Amino acid sequence: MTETGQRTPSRDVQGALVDAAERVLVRDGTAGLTVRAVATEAGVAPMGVYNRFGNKYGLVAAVLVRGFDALAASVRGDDADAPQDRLAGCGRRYRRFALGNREHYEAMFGTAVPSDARAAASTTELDEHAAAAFGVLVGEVSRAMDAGVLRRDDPAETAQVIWSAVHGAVSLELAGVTQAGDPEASFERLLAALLSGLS
Amino acid sequence: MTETGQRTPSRDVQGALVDAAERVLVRDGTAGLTVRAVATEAGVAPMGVYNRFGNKYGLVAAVLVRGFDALAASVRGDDADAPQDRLAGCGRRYRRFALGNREHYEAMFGTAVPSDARAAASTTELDEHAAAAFGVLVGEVSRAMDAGVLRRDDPAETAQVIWSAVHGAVSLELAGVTQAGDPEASFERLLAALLSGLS
DNA sequence: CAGAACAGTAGAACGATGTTCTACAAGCCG
DNA sequence: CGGCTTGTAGAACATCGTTCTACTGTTCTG
Repeated sequence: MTETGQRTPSRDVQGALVDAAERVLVRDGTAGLTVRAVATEAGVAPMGVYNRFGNKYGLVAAVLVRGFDALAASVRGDDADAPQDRLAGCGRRYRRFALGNREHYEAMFGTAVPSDARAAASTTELDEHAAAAFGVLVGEVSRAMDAGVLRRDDPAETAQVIWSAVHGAVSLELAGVTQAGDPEASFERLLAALLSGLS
Repeated sequence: MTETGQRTPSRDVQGALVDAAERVLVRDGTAGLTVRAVATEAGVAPMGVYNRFGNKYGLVAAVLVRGFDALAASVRGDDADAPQDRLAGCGRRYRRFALGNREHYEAMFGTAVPSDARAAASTTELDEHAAAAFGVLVGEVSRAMDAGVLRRDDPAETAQVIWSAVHGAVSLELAGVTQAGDPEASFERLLAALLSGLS
């Protein structure tokens, strides 16, 4: 349904819904992400969500796929960084992504999306994109090991350790429950201590 | 309202509601924590929630206060631990608390409780109990510094770093999105690396 | 003790939400 | 072209947080 009340071509419905869902998420947060809000934003009938995605979470998962792709891009190292600072740079960009896309981040890792809905949905694609984003970090860790910045160890295990830490700092910051006076400084302390302990 | 349809004495309503809310939270999770469910569980009229707590979140906050008290108790160090292992023991007990009280943990730090409701509610008591729990960790960090296990630094800043890390690991584990094959081993790696970097 | 105020009870009602259903019709595909 | 899929509009349902109404029991105060 376009502005003039016409029927949206079938091939456009899915994309219109995902685009609209992203806009609604950014504007109104996870709480505002309702089927009716998205359908209205997309100029599409609400039933389109169920026809194309199965249920609300199917639509949300499509948005999350985009979120993980953007996260992967943000975590990727910057060739302009010195080798010993490249991995820390990745961590900083991770935080920047989260702070600049808080609603996305919340939807990706928070509990606003119920875990039962998450588990019930067919999320093969989502898992693949999440794993791909993690894979970028693993690549960066490998590279840091090759450069002698981190000691030799299982890159995936080390990447998980780093991810846990930065995710924790960012999550507390986004939730507004951190006890750090200066969250950025605290994040830098965390990075420094952890990378030191992994080197 | 007791089983016999009698009126609950005014002085008992508040406690009955908080007790019931905890039971419902543990049994059905944050998604099941509805005003009607709690009122039914407590054998009290739903309006009691609004009379005594202002709104749903006021009731939830009372439950969270208990959660933070329990967390504080679990984080407290164990005198039986060797000095160099005492702080790591705190971290392990933190994880154990979270895994054993996942619904509480989710309500305390997750996004299932909307942040706008969180901010709008009068949460002085809740903030005090959250800060007290953090204070226990600060005390343990201070103690580790005195024992030479960690290097000298601002105890609160160091505690925040540690909290971020362990919170991150636990959150990803609870959300089922960790990429670690063995979450416990991953947690131990994180502890070891971080404490090493802080020593 | 009596009266006022508070709040406990039951139930209704409202707007919002996810979801399902109905009827009609437009678009797609073989 | 005909059959199938699905887009549209709208209704309906159960559930949820919240507010409201009317009645009444309890508590507090003078």
